[in-house]
Amino acid sequence: MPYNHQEIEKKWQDRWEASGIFHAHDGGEKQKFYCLIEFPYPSGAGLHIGHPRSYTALDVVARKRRHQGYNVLYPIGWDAFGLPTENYAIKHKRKPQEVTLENVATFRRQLQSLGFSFDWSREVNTTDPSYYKWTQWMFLQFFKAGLAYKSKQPINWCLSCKIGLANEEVVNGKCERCGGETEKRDKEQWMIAITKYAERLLEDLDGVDYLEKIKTQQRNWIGKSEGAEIDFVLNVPGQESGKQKVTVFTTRADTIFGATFLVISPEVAKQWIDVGWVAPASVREYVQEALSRAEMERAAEGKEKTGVDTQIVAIHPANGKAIPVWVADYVLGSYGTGAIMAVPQHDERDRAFAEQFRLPIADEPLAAVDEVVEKVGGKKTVKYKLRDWVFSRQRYWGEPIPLVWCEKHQWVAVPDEQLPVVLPEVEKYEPTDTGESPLAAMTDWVNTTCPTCGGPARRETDTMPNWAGSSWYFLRYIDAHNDQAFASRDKLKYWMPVDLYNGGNEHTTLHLLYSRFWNKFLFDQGHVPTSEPYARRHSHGLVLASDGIKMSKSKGNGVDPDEIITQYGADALRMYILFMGPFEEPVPWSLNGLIGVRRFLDKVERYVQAWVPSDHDGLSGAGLLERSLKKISDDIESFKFNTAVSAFMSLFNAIAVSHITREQLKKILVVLGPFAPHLANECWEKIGEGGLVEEQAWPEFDARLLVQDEIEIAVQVNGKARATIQISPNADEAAAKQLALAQEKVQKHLEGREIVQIIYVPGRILNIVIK
RNA sequence: GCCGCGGUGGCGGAAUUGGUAGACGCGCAGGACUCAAAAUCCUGUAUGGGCAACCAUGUGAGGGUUCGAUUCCCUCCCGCGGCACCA
Repeated sequence: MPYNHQEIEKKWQDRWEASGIFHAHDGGEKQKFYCLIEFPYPSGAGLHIGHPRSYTALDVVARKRRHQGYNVLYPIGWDAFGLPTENYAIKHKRKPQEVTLENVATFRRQLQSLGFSFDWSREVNTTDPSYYKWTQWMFLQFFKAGLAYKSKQPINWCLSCKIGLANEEVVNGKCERCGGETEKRDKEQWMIAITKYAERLLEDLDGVDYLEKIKTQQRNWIGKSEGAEIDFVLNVPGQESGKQKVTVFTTRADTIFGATFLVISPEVAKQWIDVGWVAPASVREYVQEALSRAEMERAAEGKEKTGVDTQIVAIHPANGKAIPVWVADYVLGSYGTGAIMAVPQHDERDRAFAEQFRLPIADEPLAAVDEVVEKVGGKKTVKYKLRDWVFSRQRYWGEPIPLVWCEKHQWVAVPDEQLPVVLPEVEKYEPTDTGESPLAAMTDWVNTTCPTCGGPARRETDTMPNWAGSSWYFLRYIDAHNDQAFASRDKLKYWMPVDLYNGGNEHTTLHLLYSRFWNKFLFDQGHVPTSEPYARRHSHGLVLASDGIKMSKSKGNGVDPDEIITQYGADALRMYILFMGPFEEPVPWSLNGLIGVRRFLDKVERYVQAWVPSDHDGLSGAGLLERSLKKISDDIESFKFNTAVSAFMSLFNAIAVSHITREQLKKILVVLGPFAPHLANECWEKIGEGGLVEEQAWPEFDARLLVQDEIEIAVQVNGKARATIQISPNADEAAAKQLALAQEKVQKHLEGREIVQIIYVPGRILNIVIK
């Protein structure tokens, strides 16, 4: 008979809640352990089957740490601002606030049904005014420090969402959210100067324990290049010669003798035209056309190069030759100086361009970088690919940006005591084609007075991106109900940094980078105690549909967690999702696999039901149980949850026919606790033990039992396994050799041959080399 | 194109510093129990040959190092993720 999971899971969840055992304490004798999962976006679709993968894994770690005597903080909350909720609200003519509360209630119920050991008393919600008050306050710190600035510049505009997107939110020229077309538009946007932190975001990666691939991806994204800026004097037709110059950026100053022409970006050409350059009509046309299209679009049109001769001539600073200056859109306005020296001999792109427009290609005697830079009066410099963060959205469901525009004083911060600037309820949530947020229509709200002079002023109507609230939520968990500060200094000092953070790979260059930056800024301002927020970062792979492709609503290949939990139980889901494959890899869902794990749990339950206390260890191999539990314990540390589960299965296969003592069974149940906490407690109670499994100490493993006095090693003849021998791992070669040569199977292969050599690795192998 | 990761039975996947390849689970086959089915239990299950003992082959392909290679090196093929005209 399968055990009644519905009954026992509810029972233990109620007991845990009543006991308050998962509440973290802000201080005390115990060592702290802050364990964090990326808080979910409470979508209307309910929990995705992939969520439990991350949450279960860290739940296992959190529970183990409690057993080990740590004061564990494992919190949960809701990243609830964002487009899907807003779109849903628009479609169903409902308030996003209400929809959010409903979705949160569903998520909360679902997460609780999985038995996670979250500290629910610290639950946060980014859309709660008491939360976003501090998001706004932090934005103002950026503003006051000069790191938040408004800038009119081409932004990525999604035609369907009617919203400006950050570069990170545009994938292959399409909107990351809806897949719709994007175009470039000039829009006044709030920007945050993350590029000022580029170097530190890069350098400090050396001091944190992240999976190497995460570090690599962040390094590539930041994209540091060391090079030099070199000036070229220009002769512009119709202007006094030698008056103008252009600065190019190059990482290969050593190739300067191969530079046969210069190329400027359309953006730079536009600036020159704006300050009075009378450019040929062909140039004007080209520039106008190029700038009307997004950079993405320009790049997407393939490697076919386009460009126009500007008729300007530059003087090569090293050899004095006159070389032409072209404008071409393969040079980016947003990187370096927007101008390059073209070295076709060396650079593939320059070569393609030179060949297409029949520009000269010169051999290049290479010179030392330092000499060149000095000789031509250049300047060594460093450039990054990282761009500043586009921080405003023209949508309703986000944190209002707490600034006011006054004609006299320009942008003025809303005073702290007036925070939060509460998101007003509006008639219509629909975004507008004018590019303004729906808040702009709320004239009563928009029109206000200037905090500085009391004169008439207007509120900023853009809202923040949903990366804002998630950039600091780990700080709020530390002191979730504080209304004097986002968190108290003492508590921050106690809990930070986060000891272990797990999340999705898709956030590596978004949330993970933003929140590192945000924390560093707060650190510089003296508000948080550590420069890096996360000491250790892991990531999990996707749970794919059973056909190996991504689960999606449109394909209808998803799995409903509620259904699985109702039918097979939370413990089965928890343990299966850990067992299904390596934690970091994407793995297809398999219902049969889950059923197999459930079978195992039933076996455990039956074993405990039938268990009769034994005063001796009846296991065939001494120390088998200790070694299994030690392996599981170690596997948790290295995130090898799949082999930890298989070790449980092997262990039960071994003890099924044996007697074990009460102490042994208790150890098993404690180690099982983090994986299948409901069943472990039920069994604990069944064998007459009091209290909760969670209150027990993690077992100590007897070092003597971990070492086997006799093991099986293979005997090879010429590298092929022919037999095995039972021998002490410390046995000397003579003993091993004697045993091996006595083996009939070995003798058979040695017959008539000469032994040339014997390789013996104690505890591993004995190889007889013959000829 | 560049960066990163990977390729192992019918399937998901195991395999210490190079040391018996295929743990564990799924699936499948046979058997027990049952009037029967489900559930459960037992046995088998890389491939080829053999009743079997056993023999040979085998971790994407080819080469190399080594007593010994899934593991290390070289060349190549394929898949996944990221970046993508970043000078």
